[in-house]
Amino acid sequence: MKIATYNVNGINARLPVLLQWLEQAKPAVVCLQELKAPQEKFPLEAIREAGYEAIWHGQKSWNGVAILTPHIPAEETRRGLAGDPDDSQSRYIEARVNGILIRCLYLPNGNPAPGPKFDYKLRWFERLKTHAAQLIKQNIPAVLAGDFNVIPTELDVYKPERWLEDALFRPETRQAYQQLLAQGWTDSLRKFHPQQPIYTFWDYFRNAYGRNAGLRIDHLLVSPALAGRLSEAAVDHQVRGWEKSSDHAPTWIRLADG
DNA sequence: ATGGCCATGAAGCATGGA
Repeated sequence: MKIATYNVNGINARLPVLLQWLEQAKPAVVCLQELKAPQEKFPLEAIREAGYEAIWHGQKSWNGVAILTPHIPAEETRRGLAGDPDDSQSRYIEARVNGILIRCLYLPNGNPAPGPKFDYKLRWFERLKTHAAQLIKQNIPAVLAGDFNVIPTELDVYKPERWLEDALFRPETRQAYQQLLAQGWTDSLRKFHPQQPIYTFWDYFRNAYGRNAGLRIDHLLVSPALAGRLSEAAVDHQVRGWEKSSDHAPTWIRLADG
């Protein structure tokens, strides 16, 4: 069972690339972030023609998340991250697929830091940790998949010294991520590739992809109940080189049958 | 050290992204 996450940076602008990748990769679950489309502008018909169904939470201009599954829509269990009823940003959707809880998330960027946007990021992170801890406690098979906007370590950025003050790499951000992992979550990419630089994002400037000047910020964390089933984890980095691509690449894991 | 690019919304350019 292949579970993927992909920050599309505009689902309508990205539709040809997304459909091409779906056809090649054939994932069983896809978490999408940054739809950048209101609820009614989600391109459901095109996605259906590609053999997928979707649940999604749109928003005008920014944010927006979705979960795609072949043939049958995922069984939605929640939309909107718990812990703040005043948070109106579409950054979280959750569903149960084949007995696995899929949490699709788009953590706030947080720049400029320090400042109110960084405060929002850290608060959002706290809510996520609280919510995630409940799954660990109950030993629920779950995957946290999405754009975390976290560079976990120096291995995950082409030039760490340039990112020290950035909201993606600041100590508070890295610490929050480590605290999340300490609950028992497995960072899937690092389980299989503990030492090599791996990136999931390359900005549009200065030929960043051509120079491999990237960041690893899209993550798939699996709960202890699933860790033993992890069989593969990778980034479809070639997609970043396609015409009209997102600045992120699809990232995925494979789970053995449970 | 800086700016470079891309998408959206709206009809210029401002804003957000990371």
